[in-house]
Amino acid sequence: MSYTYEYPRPAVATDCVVFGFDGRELQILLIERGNEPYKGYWAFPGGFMNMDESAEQCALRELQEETGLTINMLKQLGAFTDVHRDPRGRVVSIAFYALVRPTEVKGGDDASEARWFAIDDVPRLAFDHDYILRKAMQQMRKDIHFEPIGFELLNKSFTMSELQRLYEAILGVRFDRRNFEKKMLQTGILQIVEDEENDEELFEKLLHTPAYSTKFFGKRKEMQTKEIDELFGADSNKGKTPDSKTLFDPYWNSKSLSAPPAPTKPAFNFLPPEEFKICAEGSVEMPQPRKPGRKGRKFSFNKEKYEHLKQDNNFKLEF
Amino acid sequence: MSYTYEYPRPAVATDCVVFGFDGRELQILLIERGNEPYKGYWAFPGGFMNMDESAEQCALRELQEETGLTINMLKQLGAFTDVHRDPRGRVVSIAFYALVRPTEVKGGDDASEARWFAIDDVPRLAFDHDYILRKAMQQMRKDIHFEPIGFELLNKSFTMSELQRLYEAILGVRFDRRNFEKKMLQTGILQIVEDEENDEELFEKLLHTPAYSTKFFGKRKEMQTKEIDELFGADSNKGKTPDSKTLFDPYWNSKSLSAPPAPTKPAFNFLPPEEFKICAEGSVEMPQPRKPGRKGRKFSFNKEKYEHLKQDNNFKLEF
DNA sequence: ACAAAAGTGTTTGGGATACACCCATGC
DNA sequence: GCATGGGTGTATCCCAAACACTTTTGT
Repeated sequence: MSYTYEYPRPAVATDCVVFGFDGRELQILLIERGNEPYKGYWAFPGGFMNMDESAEQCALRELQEETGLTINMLKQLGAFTDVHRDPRGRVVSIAFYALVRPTEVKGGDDASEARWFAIDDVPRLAFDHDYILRKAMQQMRKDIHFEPIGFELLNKSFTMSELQRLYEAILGVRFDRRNFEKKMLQTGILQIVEDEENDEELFEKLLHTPAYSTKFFGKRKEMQTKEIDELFGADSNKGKTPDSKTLFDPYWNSKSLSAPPAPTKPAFNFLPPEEFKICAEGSVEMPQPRKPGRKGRKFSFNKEKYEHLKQDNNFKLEF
Repeated sequence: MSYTYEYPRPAVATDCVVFGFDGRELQILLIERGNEPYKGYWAFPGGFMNMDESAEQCALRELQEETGLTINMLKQLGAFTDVHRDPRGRVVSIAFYALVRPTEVKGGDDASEARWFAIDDVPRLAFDHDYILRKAMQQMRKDIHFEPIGFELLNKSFTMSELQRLYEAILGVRFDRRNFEKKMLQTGILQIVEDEENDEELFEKLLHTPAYSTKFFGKRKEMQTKEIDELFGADSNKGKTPDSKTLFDPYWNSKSLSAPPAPTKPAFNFLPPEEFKICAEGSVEMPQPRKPGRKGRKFSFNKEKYEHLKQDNNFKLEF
């Protein structure tokens, strides 16, 4: 079977930079290439796009095929189109990044192996993936100023320290504990989790799961997704594939472009509007810090409140 | 002549959202489509990518062909990949945006006509270009917080009012004149320009100008003659077509990813690094405000200073 | 002369920053 | 008990924001 066109066409592929956070440091998900070119090199999961799927759907499918990972949040980095970026010929790659809680992954399909690498310990990558990774880091660091993307990586409830470690890992800086908490609470998107009992119960259960025994979830494989679903509710992660069907619905009209409608008063502190898929919910408890310490209050991300603030261009989180 | 592949491939095209600023309001450049589909509709300039060019080069070429406009700055918006976005079949579009000073444009090639539209008076567009325009506005408003992109739209020297009108047009807000000037000058990326004087005269004059006695220009007294030379050195780096050849040069190493190297002190006010092509140049006089008024001091964009600040992650411009 | 725009500085309030002590927990 | 980390409050400083009169220029 072959396909013929009047003009030459590049192949179109996707690549997916998946960031994970284990409570201590930032990680990325790589696969070891099983085929030429770059056989034996590590690379981002990804592959060629089918004709009946959007780039987003392609990225999610390939991720599933090559690593067994199912996620529901993606952000596009852009297209990488250098003429010589792939030795096989002209290949245009559309790259995405995602933030997830690290779980067990396994190689499959094109990938002979798949595993998490600490961000400080990334090997030399195939193709132009070094460059793509750099772009992904830049983009994520930029996005985090405007969007509460970090909550993708945490459980429904988390301590302020966990949240702080996450921000420090992403931005590569250190914050003062008290000031960080103040700033976070001032945004208004956090709720205190009152239900101590439920939380304790959850904690107890998790303490006895194998997942807690290793640093990098190495033994997570013993804990099947099914079990987790049983524990915490099966619909937490259900097939929320980003649907590009709505892409060019005419929900835009020219009036909304000139918004906000010129205020008469000077208006500093304006923040631009933004769209970002926030898909809450997960099921795997995050590793606790290894050192003993006082047990912290738990917080949760108030999505409704955030949506409301965003609507009014009133959300701001500057570091 | 035809081209045959083992698997089906989408066509890859580019679209270019060109913003212009005439001193009063923001405009965009559109072409009237001369062929089906969407014949007679207005759309962004763009077209199909050749096999020996990057997407950037394609966008620039198509822009030249369809509107006669030659620019040297582009920023990628991303790939638009909805399966049904083009009635001709599967077409992936890589969109860019650009900021230019509006000049005469003419239709050509596929375009039966090309002209500027005020941003508040944009007609219904072909394909998913309404959606792309919305994304471009969002992106530009976001970018302007981190990059001095606006200077692309102004002449080499400009008054503070012109700059302010530009920012107000892009962000859709109004600023207080004095606070805007203060904030802009504090960034350190602006220089004072005075056209008619030669260097020595200028230096003498500047030292005795009332402006120099004030808080913000006080340090200028230390200004070296050399700096003033640079000020008039009309550094036009022309013809800098974005070159994607350098794309995956191995200038990245894993160490730079974990940067900045964990400071011991808390570091608020961190801004992420960013890359953006700043290409100065220009000869088209900008329309002056219609109303009579006092003649304003002129400023120019100090590119070297900006690059330096950017290198240290020290540039910040928040509105 | 008048209208429109440009030049100039001060005050104030709020938020970012820096900072220290006590308490809870696990070992 | 001791090491580790959680919980809490305050003083300071700097910058964003609000604000008004004078000067220049074109008509």
